[in-house]
Formats: sequence, structure tokens, C-alpha cells
Amino acid sequence: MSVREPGARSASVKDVAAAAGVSLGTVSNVLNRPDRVSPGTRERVLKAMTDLGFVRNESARQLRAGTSRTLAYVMLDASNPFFTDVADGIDAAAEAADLSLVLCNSRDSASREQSHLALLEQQRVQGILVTPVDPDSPSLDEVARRGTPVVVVDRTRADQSFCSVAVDDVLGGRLAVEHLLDRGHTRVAYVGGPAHLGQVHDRLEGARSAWAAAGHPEDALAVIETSALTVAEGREAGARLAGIPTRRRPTAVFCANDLVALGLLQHAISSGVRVPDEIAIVGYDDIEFAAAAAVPLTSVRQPRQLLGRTAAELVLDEATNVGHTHRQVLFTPELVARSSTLG
Amino acid sequence: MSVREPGARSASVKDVAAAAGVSLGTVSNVLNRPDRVSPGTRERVLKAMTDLGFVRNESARQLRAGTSRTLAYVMLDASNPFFTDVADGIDAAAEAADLSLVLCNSRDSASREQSHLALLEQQRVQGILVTPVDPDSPSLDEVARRGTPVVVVDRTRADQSFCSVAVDDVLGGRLAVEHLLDRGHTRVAYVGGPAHLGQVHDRLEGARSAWAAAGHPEDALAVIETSALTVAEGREAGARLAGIPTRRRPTAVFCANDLVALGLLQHAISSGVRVPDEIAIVGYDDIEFAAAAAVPLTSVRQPRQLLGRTAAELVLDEATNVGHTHRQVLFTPELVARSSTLG
DNA sequence: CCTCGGTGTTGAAAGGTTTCAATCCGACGG
DNA sequence: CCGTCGGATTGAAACCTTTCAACACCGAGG
Repeated sequence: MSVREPGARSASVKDVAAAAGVSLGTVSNVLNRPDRVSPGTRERVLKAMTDLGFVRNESARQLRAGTSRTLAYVMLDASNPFFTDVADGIDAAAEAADLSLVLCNSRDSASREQSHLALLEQQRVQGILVTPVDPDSPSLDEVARRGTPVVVVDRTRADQSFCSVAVDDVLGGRLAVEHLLDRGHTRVAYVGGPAHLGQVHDRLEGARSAWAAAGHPEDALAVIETSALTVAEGREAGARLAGIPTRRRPTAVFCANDLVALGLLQHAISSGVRVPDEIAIVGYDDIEFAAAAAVPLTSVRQPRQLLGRTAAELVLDEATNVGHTHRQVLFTPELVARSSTLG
Repeated sequence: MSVREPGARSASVKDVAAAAGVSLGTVSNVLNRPDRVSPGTRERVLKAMTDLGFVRNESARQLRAGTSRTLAYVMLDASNPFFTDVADGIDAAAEAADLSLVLCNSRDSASREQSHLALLEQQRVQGILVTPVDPDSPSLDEVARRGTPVVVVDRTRADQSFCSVAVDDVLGGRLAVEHLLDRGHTRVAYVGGPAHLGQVHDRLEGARSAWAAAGHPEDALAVIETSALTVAEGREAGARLAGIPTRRRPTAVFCANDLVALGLLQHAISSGVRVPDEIAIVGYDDIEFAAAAAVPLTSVRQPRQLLGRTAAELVLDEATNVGHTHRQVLFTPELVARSSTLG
């Protein structure tokens, strides 16, 4: 029952074999094909294992077997509920395939992402799912080229160099603005940034197309750019909005994600602006906190779990199926109307 | 530039050595002690590596070296922002120690937790941080006894069998209720559950002690038990609260965590109950969404990142320091008063 | 009594990296 | 010209598990 000192060597199959008085091949059989071993010896071996505190050395196992039983998701930002929901979906699929999932958080840093990718590659994980800081980064291609299946999650890329799973952001933007037009709004603002983010850009594009289709002059759709998609930036944008004279102030706002929308909502309420009467708000992602906001938020829902599950399935196909061909899956978003636009 | 088929063997040091016309010892030197190798050969070896798409095999490395460079955090519920903040703190410490952090999500399931622990142990990670489903589970002891440093995060245990890092929940409960007493409330309810959770129990205990210290009869502190600490349960509790006749209805509520508080807040606002005038609300954890709520939430702040950072430091000490002794660190929470109690 | 079939067990090889003692080679001092 | 020294390179062993062909044993069938 003693505790091992740091650095002390742990028991190996050889030790177990010696203690049980069998060969080490037999110990291995107990671990991997217990039915091949007679009950008597099996008991003896198992007892020796618990006595010695034997722990199978996964490195050696994997070295010999050449294969690992884990999948990895390198997430962009673990504190955004959207990504943890995606991770849940991946987890479900991994569990179904009897793999375990490890998560790495790059916290928006390309270098952290880089070192996670390197380590996972060296560990010979079955596949890597990643929401990259920059989808065009060549290091993704390198990892894939060297043989580790890579699937890009919630981002896309012009070329088709690997599988990806994403949601149609242009359509999402269109849905949001069409909804606002249906509700009779004629002065609308889009809030989000930085502009170079694919999501921010695509959602705006969708918004503009719906706006133009309704016959409004394109440049009458105001754009308020933020420096990040966070709650704090949303509040900030709310303040800027409040500075616009009432007669010209938008009566509705479409935010690039729910965090921004929640910040904006908070600013509105705390400064006495009524939602949706004076200003209607549409968010994006439909995270749990959107429905739970003080004024439940109308939002564009993305199939988060499904996104994760599908990505996991793609990476597994690539890992096991020789005839695999890359696919770009694009899901359809859906508008969920709640009080923040419905009065 | 060709892509390897699934199952194809990747290049090894031996292949690199052959391609560069050196021995494999030299290749290893290039990887581990580049200064020992003359610039000429080094270049040649590096070129061979990129040509062949060489990826160091971490299993073999670790098998030989006997040590890994990773730390793991087995989190209880990745979709609770509280835990992702703790993970950020751990990550910071890991980065400082030049280790990489992998996250596993047990999603409130003891069996998932179990299999994550087993795998991590077999991978010989440097240490395991865990917020367990059940802190008294004997499998934690077994892992520790067999030699992997284990630190329990945000939970405690009667015995001192390993290091733990937690926050004084009894004090937190006291702070919350003292604040409400200061604001003149005389009818207060505690909302949380299930009761067997250590946190739920301790916070209530603290609440009761403050309540009694103010001379109020102990049983006059109402308790509304929920079946989980979620937003949905918070809404539910709000509905139950609303069912109490006004004259007997509590004028203030102390919730066992912010998710419950946010749900309760949402119910109040949507049914026209004014916060804090008709009902004051105190949450617990001070997650980011608490400050960003429509009525910013008064909450008991826990030092989340510090919790994580300290836990990581403890596990590293245990992993490297032979003279390590277990410590139970208890942090002090702090009340953050906002509009939900301040009018 | 011998052979056969089957069950249970063994021993050695393989997998990729790191380490370290040993070797090699060129340069330099004597 | 020889011996020596230092830096660069090599080869073999070790890490632990898994696999698989070979072996020992036993009872049944001929």
C-alpha cells in the first residue's frame, strides 16, 4: 500500500510475470485475450497486477501497435459556449466509436495552436479536429500531408485540401435581416468585427443581399465594427449606438454573435432603452445564454452538436477508409425568434 | 509532396539517417542536442526530415525517456464557464512550466471520468488535476497510490490523501447572507440543489450561520431545492417563488450558483417582477455572464484562474519534489455587489 | 502403445527513440 | 613525423508491450 516516490519506476509486465510465476507473454494475454488463459493463471496474474500497482504503459503499447485510441479537438476559445457545445458533439461521436477525446485550447493564439498540433501529431492521434485561428495557415496542410487526418470545424477554405464542416453564414445573415424586414424595420445596423474574420464577413454579406433584395439602397445598412466578438465589445457598441440621434438611429441591430448581442442588450436595458420597442436585437449562434437572457434573444441557430458529430465522423472516415475523399459539409442555420424582436 | 495513405508507415529516424547518409545517433543529436552536430550535417539531416515528412514518434520518445511533457485536467462540465476559467488558470501555469495541457470532459458522468483517468494514467502524464463527480471515489486514491500525482480542484475531502484547492464555501454563504441582511432583508430564500453536493451544502451552512448570528430563527430561512445547478432549474425555481403569496414571499434570494441565479432573474423579469425592488438576487461564482446580465448580478466571486494556477503548481511540486507533502489550499471568496441587490 | 488435436504457455523479435561509451579524424604541439 | 587532444560521429543497448510461431501437455481415438 505504499506510495511510490516521484521518479520511481513503475511495475512492468515483466515484474508482474515474475511475481505470478508465468512468462510475460502470458501476462500480455491476460491483458489482451483473457479467454486464452486458464482461469487459475488468470487470477494469479490479476492478483500480481493489483499487488504491484501495475499500470499498462500506453507508450509502449502504442509503439508496438502503431495506433492510438484518441481523437483531439483543438478549440479556438474554450470560454465561448459555442465551442464547448461543438466539443460535446464530437465527444458523442468519439464515444460511439470507442475513442477518447482530448481537448486543447489555443485561446486565440496561433503559436499555442501550433504547438498543440505538433504534439498531437507526434502522439499519432487518430485524427485532429481544429477550429483554427487562421484557416489558411499552411501548417494545417503540412500536418495533413504528413498523414494525420485533419478536419476544419466551423471554418472553410477556398481550396478543398481537407474536410471541413461549417454553417452557411451568408444564409444566416440573410435570415436575420429578412426577419427584421418582415417586422417592418427600415433602419438596421450590423455589429461585428474584426472584418477580416470569415464569419463576420459572410454574415454581413448575407445581410446586405437580403437588404438589397428588399429594394433598400445598399449603403443604408449601417455597419458598426467591433474589435472582437465579446460581451464587452457589445456594450461598447451599444454606447456608440446610443450616441446616434433618435431620428437616424437604427431601430434594429443584427449582431455577429450572441456575446456581442448580449453586451448590446445589457447596455440598452441599463440605459433605459426598451427592447424590442425602441431597438430590436438579433444575435448569432443561439448559445444557451441567449434564450436565458433577460430579454430572450432572437438568434440564428447553428446546429452545434451536429457540427461536432459530423466533423468527428469525417475524420474517422479519413483515418480508416482508404478510399476517402475530402468533403466540405455546409449546414443550414435557422432563425429562432424570441422576445428581443417580437415585442 | 504526396499524401500518405491511411495505415502507411511514417518515416523514422532510421529512414532519415539513411537519406542523409549519417547514423541514427546523429539524427537524434540533431533533434536533442543540435549544438553537438556540425552545421553541415545538421543541414543535411534537417533537409532529409522535411523531405520525408518526418514526425518524431512521441510514444517511442516517451518510452525511452520515461517522462511526458503534459498535464491533464479532467473537468466536470466544460459548458460551465466557471470550469473553463479554472482551466485557463491551469493553462497559464502549465505554459510557464513548459508543459502542455490537455482537457478531458467527464460531463458529469463517473464512468467517463473513470476512463479518462485510466487513459491518462497509462499515458504517464506528469500529473492529473480533476474536479471529480464524487470527491470520495476510491479510484482517485488508487491513481495517486500507483504514482501519478493527483490534485483535486474545487472540491475537498475529509482525509488529506491528496492536495486540493478549493474556496471557502461556508464563508461565501455567510458573505452573501450578511450582504442581504445589511440591505435590510428579513425574508430570504436559499435556492440550490441537489443537497448532497458539497458546495450546495456548505453554502447553505454559511448562509444559516449568518442568519442565526443576526438573531433570526434558523428555520425562517427558506430553502428551495433544485435538482441541478442549471439555468433551466433557476427558471423553475423562479416560478415556484412566484407562487408564494406576496406577503410571505422572500424579498431576497441567494442562489447556489450563477446559472441558477440567471434563470431566476430571467423568470422574474419576464413576469414583470422588478429586480431588486421586489426581489433581490445574489449568485455565486461571478462568471462573466453574471456581470453582463440584464440586471448585473451581485455574486460571490471565486478566484477562478488562481484556483487553477495553484492547483497546477501543487501537482508540479508533487511530480518533481521528493519531499512533497500534501496541502489543502482554501481560498477566500469575495462578494461583488451589483444592481441585482443594490437598487 | 502411438498419434492426433486441442488447449495453455513460452520465448524471441519487433517497434522508434535516446543515451553513452567507443571510435574516428583532423589539427596541433612537440 | 609522431602523439595527443577535442570535437564529430557511430553502434549497440535499453525502454515496455504485443505478436506469433513453436512447444508442452493431456486426453481421446485408433
